[in-house]
Amino acid sequence: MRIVFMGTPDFAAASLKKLLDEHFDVVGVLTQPDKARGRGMSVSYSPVKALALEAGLPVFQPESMRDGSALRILQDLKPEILVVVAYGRILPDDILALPKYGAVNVHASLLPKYRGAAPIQWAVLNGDRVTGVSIMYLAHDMDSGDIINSRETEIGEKETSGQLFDRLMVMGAELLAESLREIEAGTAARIPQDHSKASYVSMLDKSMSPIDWSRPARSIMKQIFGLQPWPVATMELNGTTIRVFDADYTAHRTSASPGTILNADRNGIEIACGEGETLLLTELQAPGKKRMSAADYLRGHPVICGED
RNA sequence: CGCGGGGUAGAGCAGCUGGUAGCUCGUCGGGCUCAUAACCCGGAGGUCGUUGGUUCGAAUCCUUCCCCCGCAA
Repeated sequence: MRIVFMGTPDFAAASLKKLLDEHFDVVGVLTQPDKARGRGMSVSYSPVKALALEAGLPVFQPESMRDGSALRILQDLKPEILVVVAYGRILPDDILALPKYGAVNVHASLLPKYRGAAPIQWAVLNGDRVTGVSIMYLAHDMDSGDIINSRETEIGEKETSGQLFDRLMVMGAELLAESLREIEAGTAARIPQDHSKASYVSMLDKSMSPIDWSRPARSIMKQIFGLQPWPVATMELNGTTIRVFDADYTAHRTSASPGTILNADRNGIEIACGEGETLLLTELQAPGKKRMSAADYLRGHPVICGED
């Protein structure tokens, strides 16, 4: 089965790696064009491209999906199936219709829940205790295609989006390989989604960073862990914006107004939250500095209790 | 040459209108205490990221490079 792989970031590279390791017949790779990125704006290319080059696969980086160039590339590659993982572009119907077996996609949620751009982060942010990955066919509408396979996993109480991302990346790659084998064997399921239960999530942005201390402790915890590795929860302290990386629940109750600093010692910084709960912040990052324990931070930055 | 912040004792910071460096924690020794992450006394520990320069003299001014962090992508 001739496979053309389309993907860009690490999440996609994990799937491509799996297909190569399992000796699937990957005949070509499409990935986003190289861009200047990172400090210094040096030009670098995507993890998928790096892996494809290493494997000696032909790599294509069409600028547009709709000017016909991508379609021509695919016509030449003659794929029997398209595997699309976090490619970064919406594929037009003429491309989806090209391969005999259509196009399959790895999506990091239990569809139809969390269609869209940041399903992993939103599962954490919303405090879900279970999420998963789904392998589905691509359809005209985003993330609406028939499901081939899905697999669940529990979300740790203090698991960050980044950690969950790494786990789902592996799970997704494995389930993808299984699904492709089933497609080849003609045994693959094709279960339509219950569109009435669909939900959509947007990309994250920095406006979600500031912590609202009037919210319940667990809600804030989920914000702290769900917003890692980006954009990271923040708070104002000593007149600067501090990023918060780790915190713990406490058994304490308080009548202090939310945001009040109740204590600051080698254990961390305890702050009043909503509903009388408190949280102990244990790892922070000051502007221009690297992340450090709250205890380290306090050595050079006196924090006055009672302030908010 | 994308923009900005930072590199000073083991850790976190101050000093930076030039005159060989200080704070807190830790550490070592001693004391106090039923006891302590408490307290008291004493000590060790820094070629102030690197290169060159200005100067009688630089952590403090200018220059080269390296590394770290954030923004933007």
